[in-house]
Amino acid sequence: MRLRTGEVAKRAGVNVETLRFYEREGILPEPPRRASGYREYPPDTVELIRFIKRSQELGFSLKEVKELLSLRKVPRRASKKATTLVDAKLAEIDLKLRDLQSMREALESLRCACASNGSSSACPIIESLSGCSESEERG
Amino acid sequence: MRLRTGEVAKRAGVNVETLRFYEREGILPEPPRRASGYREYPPDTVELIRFIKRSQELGFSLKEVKELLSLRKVPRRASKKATTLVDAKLAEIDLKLRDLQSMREALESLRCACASNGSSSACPIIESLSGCSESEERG
DNA sequence: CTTGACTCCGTACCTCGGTACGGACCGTAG
DNA sequence: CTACGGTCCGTACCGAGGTACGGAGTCAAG
Repeated sequence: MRLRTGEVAKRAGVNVETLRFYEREGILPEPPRRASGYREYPPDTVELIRFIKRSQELGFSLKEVKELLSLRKVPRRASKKATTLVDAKLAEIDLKLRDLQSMREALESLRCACASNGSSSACPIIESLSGCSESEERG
Repeated sequence: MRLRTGEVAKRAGVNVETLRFYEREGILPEPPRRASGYREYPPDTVELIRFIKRSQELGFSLKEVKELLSLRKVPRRASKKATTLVDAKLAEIDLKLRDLQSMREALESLRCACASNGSSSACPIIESLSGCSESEERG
């Protein structure tokens, strides 16, 4: 049961043009076509697109998403290169996790401050993410 | 000890023009000026900018960063509105944390697969983020 | 066998988040 | 006082990530 562009787009919550755009960019693989030229997507394309969208919300660029996706198809009993790339992505994710966690705590403590604090002035939010550890040089 | 644009930019690792851009956009407050017109930033501006940059890496837009920053100055014994906004941001962050965590696990399991698995075909990475829970309608 | 919705493709356009440019002014070391 | 680098401002431009347009072909229902 294969899907046409409109159906995929609707299910994944994106614009039809976005599918074409991703295809051009090499993020979505080119799907098979009917004789008429119509694309016929396998249904799991929907999950794929959702993955891409979520990854973007987590601060990954399309280029990075491509890298993440490339990890799917590493030859089992894979090269050291693949494992190294996985490790790099894991490190990136861990950094994000730490930053988010610390932002979360700051926000939480702010919530308490609202209820109980009368006159403090330090700002936990900014302190939460102002450190220098890694993450420099990644624009 | 106040800093000039170049110094702030260097310490925060951004372009001088970016400071002006943030000021125009209302993300950085307008700093005091000398008689000559030169800006004189308080030193903690550097932390502020680092906060902005990190937040962006976590997938927040400048508009969202502005909201986060607005939370700093909620009147202590704050309005319910402020607390509600904090709660909304906390929910957003929690969603990101869950997604990241699940991406992390997928990647981790992939790493193991590299070493031990010979012929599987399911893809944990995409599965990790393809659910529909919330996060729809946030583009 | 027409009608209306869907799809094709190429190209143009849009927003966001900056970056660069250029001409004038400031500040300080020599 | 003169250099030379930093800063001012307005405006123009740029790359990423889409989004829209328009003309032609497709397909299913009536």
